[in-house]
Amino acid sequence: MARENVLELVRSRRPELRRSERKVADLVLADPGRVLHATLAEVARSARVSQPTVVRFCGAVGCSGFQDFRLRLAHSLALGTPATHSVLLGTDPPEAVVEKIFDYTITSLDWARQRLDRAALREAVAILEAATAIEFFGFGASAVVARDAQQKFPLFGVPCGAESDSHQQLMRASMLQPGEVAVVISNTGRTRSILDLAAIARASGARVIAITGTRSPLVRHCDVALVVETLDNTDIYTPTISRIAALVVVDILSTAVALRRGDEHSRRFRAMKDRLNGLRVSDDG
Amino acid sequence: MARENVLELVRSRRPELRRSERKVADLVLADPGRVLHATLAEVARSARVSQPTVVRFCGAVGCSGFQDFRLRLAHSLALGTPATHSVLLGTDPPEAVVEKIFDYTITSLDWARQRLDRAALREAVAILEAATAIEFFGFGASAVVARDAQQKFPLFGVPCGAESDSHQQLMRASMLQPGEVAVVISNTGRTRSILDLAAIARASGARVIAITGTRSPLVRHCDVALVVETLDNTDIYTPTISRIAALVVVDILSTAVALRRGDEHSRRFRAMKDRLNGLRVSDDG
DNA sequence: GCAAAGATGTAGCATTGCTACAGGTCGGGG
DNA sequence: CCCCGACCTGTAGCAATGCTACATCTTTGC
Repeated sequence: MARENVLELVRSRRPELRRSERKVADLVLADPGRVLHATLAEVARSARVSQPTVVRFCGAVGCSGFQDFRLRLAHSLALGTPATHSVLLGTDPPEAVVEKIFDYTITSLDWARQRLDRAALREAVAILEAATAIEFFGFGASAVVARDAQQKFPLFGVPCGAESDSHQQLMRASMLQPGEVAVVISNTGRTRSILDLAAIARASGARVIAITGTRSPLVRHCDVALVVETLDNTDIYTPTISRIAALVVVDILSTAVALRRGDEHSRRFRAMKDRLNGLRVSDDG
Repeated sequence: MARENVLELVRSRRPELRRSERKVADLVLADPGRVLHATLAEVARSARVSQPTVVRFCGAVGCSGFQDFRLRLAHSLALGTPATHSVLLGTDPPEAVVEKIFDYTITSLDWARQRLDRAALREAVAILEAATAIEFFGFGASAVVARDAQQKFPLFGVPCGAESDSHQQLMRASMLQPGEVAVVISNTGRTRSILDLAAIARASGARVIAITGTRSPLVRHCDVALVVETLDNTDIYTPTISRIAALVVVDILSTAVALRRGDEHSRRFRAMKDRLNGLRVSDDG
């Protein structure tokens, strides 16, 4: 994997490194920014090892040399430093929380980007494009995503629904017809009710698309599964990145569908946006 | 600005560059990835200029040398290439939409991160920490953010509300009391109803926090304004990044507040998560 | 305790990025 | 029209960097 986050790689490979290489790994993990702007000689000196050891370390984490390693490190650092913020401390001031959560969110989005199945997405777009109506299902945080997706009906171009009441959901799923599409959103993909809804929707003749975080039981009840992987995290306080990644996937789906709807659709869309602007004050209020 | 996106910089500085330096700029903009993995000599050859010209180009865009330029380029590329995706084309296949929207989202988040006012955030956290109840207000896409924030009440640790009906909103705003907090979410900050709600909430004695995209009329009705700037964009089909940035800010607020609530709160939170797991199937279903 | 395998450091080399300087180009004034 | 100065641009050379072959030291298994 060429695009793998090299900082994560260093962390995971650390145990299987040789002793002196581990010194380099520790230095990198402790202060990646310093390593980034240092030369090979400086890194070797700081880690109290020889230069070739540093080079070997680079090779051990899948880089072709020190230069390559530095480039990848710059890449990873730009996306944030997941290694350092995975643990949010009670003593962290709000400023630290800002950095850590932004870092974490951006890194996770990059992670999801790399793992998103393009073929599945292409299929999902085709199904949505042919849909006569779309219903979004989700509970908890995923309900928010479903609501957001429903609000994008101007882009999808067909009636969209997102019931939040579980009885209404059951009714909607049961009444779906061939030609209509159910989009089932669940990060875990193991919530009982959501599995039921997917099965019912499918039995009703609708196509079913899943947006989920893992290759879970849910995918078995679906025509297409969009697996949106995010960074594993055990820290209870770390916000659920999954919903943000799911929102981005919804953005992608709606935009891709809209792009294929052509000029007439685009014209109406523009008119809608203009009317929406009428709800706003021009200057002060 | 040391952390400014160097690709954007190259694009904006291009006109004031000398002729041969412009050749380098064009090469960088045309294929940044290639430049990233090339040596100084290769870049010079590809751009049909001499090596010192490339070095001078690097200086002209604010880098201390070729090495530094390459590192910054890696940084920018990691965040995506905003220059190329700003225009989504009707002919784009879904794969291209994926890349462009991920790029755009990540770049925008980085943008927001750099501009977020840490002092204001610190103030907002202090206000929320002292709150006896929190009500979130928002319309349209911001309503989704409000709903999401409300769902984070276990983190905030006090009763949270997010009415979606505008009459109910008006009632809630009117009935707020000193000690309670209203969080008003509006990307434009110009929606009439939201301005009214902010004014009413304040008149009722509540503290008012705004989450908005620009320094707008809304900030005048608030105690603290969290301005979450995102990349300007005129393309009607480009998804509204603002709500994602707002969600991240909500994550930050809720996490920062939760971190200050201490062990007892943390224990109850954990118990809640465990019960939630009971709603899930263990293996297949 | 010895030998083999492995890990780490030393020394030297090719390449890289950088800079002082020279040649060339363009524009304005005599 | 020609000359002079300012300003680009390229050539040549240098210091330093990253890399590799080899030697030394450490560890491990018998």
